[in-house]
Amino acid sequence: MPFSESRKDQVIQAAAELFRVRGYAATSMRDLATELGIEAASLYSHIKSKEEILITLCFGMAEKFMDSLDQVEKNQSGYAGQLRAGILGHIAVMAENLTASAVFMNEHRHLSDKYLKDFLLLRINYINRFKRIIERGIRAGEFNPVDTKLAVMTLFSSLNWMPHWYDPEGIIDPEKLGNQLADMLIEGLKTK
Amino acid sequence: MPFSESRKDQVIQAAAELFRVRGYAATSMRDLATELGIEAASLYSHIKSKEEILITLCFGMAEKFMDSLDQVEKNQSGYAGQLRAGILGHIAVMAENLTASAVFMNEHRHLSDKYLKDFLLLRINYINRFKRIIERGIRAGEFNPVDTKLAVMTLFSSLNWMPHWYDPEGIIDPEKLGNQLADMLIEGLKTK
DNA sequence: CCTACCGATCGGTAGG
DNA sequence: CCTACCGATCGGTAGG
Repeated sequence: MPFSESRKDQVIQAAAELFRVRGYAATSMRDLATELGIEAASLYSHIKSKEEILITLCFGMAEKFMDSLDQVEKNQSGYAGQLRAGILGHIAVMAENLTASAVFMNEHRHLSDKYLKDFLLLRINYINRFKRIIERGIRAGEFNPVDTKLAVMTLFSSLNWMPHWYDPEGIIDPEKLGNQLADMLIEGLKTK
Repeated sequence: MPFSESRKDQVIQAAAELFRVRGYAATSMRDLATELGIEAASLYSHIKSKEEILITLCFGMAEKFMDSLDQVEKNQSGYAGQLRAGILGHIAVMAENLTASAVFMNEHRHLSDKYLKDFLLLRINYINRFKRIIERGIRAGEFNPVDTKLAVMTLFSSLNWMPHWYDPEGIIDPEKLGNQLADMLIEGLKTK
């Protein structure tokens, strides 16, 4: 049945917005219900638990980020080119899912141990794929021999903080932003 | 009386650690009491409320960051030099107060409206002082004409994410880290 | 999607 | 710093 899950999606979207603004722990199921104009108990005909919403949001975003990087590694050659495309892809995914991205980054720690372990594994894998691009770029003489851990952490710090200040109503579009950010970060790496 | 506040400081330090790991909302006064080996009700002979702890931590760190930047603006000349010294100062304050810094950055949104407003004002002032250094550097021809908002946001993204990954037991010391970070960020700004 | 409700836990107070 | 306790709120269930 088409659109049969749309009410569940609405619940998850409204929850994402509240989780982003107030945080997961400070958002009650009654807050969420009020937002949707129903009673708290009624939420449970759409979702199994509060945590199920968080799981859906965190792992859903993880998948989008992974898919983006898959495309980059398949299509892009040259390490500076791969790094730039990776940055653009990451920003594009975030810009299309600003609210869910903020939850992905700031609220994943509220996952129970079982899910948190898997989540952190996915995240470290993703980061390591970027780190490897930089390492290979250094070995190929395309980048300066910087501290790769520091470089990749600086990269993700810049990327991940974006939901805190990026204004979707603003003039700057995600691709232009991505290129400017890539310029700033890659120019510091490139050999002259 | 010297050290007369040390028990209160212990309470605040233990709270900072819990707030950092679990978040403010997910940390109960009973968690905090257990950590200190006392009953929850006993906490209230040292502090007035849970929020008082958060206020102390957030505004205490704000003051340290401001003091650091005051020193920089007084002693340092040249915009690249001011920017580098500002970055080093910010990192030094963070490295000396890693736990409180994490709370400062991630938990301030749980302040009640009254305090949150003041806090956000302090923060925007601090950021704008860095932005002005970059703007002046551009006008003086010392930096490339980048988007200053983007530049300053990238800068603070990198700085503020540090408590998430910086390992105080690791080999890399704060000053070396600060200089590397400053290199990466300032080289992308400087005119060649 | 609602009414009615549960046991658990929350921040905090009274009084010592 | 403790015992004893408060009213409010939490995530979630039963049954319709």
